[in-house]
Amino acid sequence: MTIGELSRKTGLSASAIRYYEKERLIPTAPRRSGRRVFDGRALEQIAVVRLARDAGFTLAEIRQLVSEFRNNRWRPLAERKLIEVRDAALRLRQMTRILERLIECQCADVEFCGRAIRHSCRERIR
Amino acid sequence: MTIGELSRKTGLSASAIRYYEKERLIPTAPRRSGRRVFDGRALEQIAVVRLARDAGFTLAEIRQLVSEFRNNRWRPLAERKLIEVRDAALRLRQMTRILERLIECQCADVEFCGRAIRHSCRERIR
DNA sequence: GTAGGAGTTAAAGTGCACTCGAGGTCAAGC
DNA sequence: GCTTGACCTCGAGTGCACTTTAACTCCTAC
Repeated sequence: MTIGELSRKTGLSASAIRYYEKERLIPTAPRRSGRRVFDGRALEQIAVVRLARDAGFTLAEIRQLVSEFRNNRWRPLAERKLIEVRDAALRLRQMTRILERLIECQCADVEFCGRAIRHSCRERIR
Repeated sequence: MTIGELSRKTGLSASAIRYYEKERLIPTAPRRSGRRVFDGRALEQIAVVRLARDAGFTLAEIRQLVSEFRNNRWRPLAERKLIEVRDAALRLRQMTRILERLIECQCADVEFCGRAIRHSCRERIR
C-alpha cells in the first residue's frame, strides 16, 4: 500500500502520516526505492492513534502508550487516563443535556433559558 | 470582586480572564481606577465558557454562541454542535471501555490484548 | 526522452489558546 | 514618602498538531 492509498483509507493526510512516523507514533515503514510501503497493520496502528487522540491523549502520551506497551509500564498511564476520560465523558453528557434543553425549549423568553443554563454551568464550579 | 479573586474562584488564570475579555467571550468588565471589577455573573459567564470549551467548542464558536444568544441565530449552531458532542461522547465511551479492558486484563499475553484492542479500533474505520 | 503524477526530505509556517515579560499605575501600610 | 503587591496594557513567545513549501526523485505512458 502506498502512502496515498493509506491516506484515502484512513482519512488522514499523507503529511500527517509522515509526521506520525517521524514522531514514532507508528513504526517506520520499509521503503521500496525510497517510498514507504504499508501493509494492513498500518490501518490498525493509525486507528489506535486516532481513537486515543479522540479520547484526549496528546501525541506525547500516545507515543508513551504505544512504546511502553510491551513492558508493563503503560498501566499507570492508562489508569490515570481512564479517570480523565471518564471525567471528560461526564462533561460531554452535561453539555449534551444542555444543548438538548436549549434546542428543544420553545420558550419565547430566551433570557429564562439563559439563566437556567448559566445556573447549570455554575453548579459545576461550586 | 478583583481579577485575582475571580481567578481563584474559577481556577482560570488572570491572564486567561483578560484574554477572554479581549476576545469578547465575556463582557468587558467595568473599571475602578483602571482595574476590573467583577460581580457574581462573571462566575456564571466563565463557567459557561469553560463548559462549552470542555464540550469541544472552539473559542470562536463560543463567541458566536454567546453573542448570538439574544437573537435566535444560535439555534443552528447548537444543533450542529449537538451532533458533534454526541459523537465525541460515543468515542469517549469506546475509549473508556478499551482502557477498562486493558487495565482489568490480567493476561500474561500482552500481545493478545494488543490484538484485541487494535481490532476494536479498526472496527471504527471500516 | 519527456511530461505528469505521486512520492521523498527538511525546514518553515499556521492556528489555537493561552502565557510571559517589560514597563508602568495605584492604594495600603509602615 | 516609600515599599509592596496586585493590577494594567501591549506585544512577543509557547506548545501542540499538523500543513505548506521548496527542491528533489522515481515510475508510467505517450
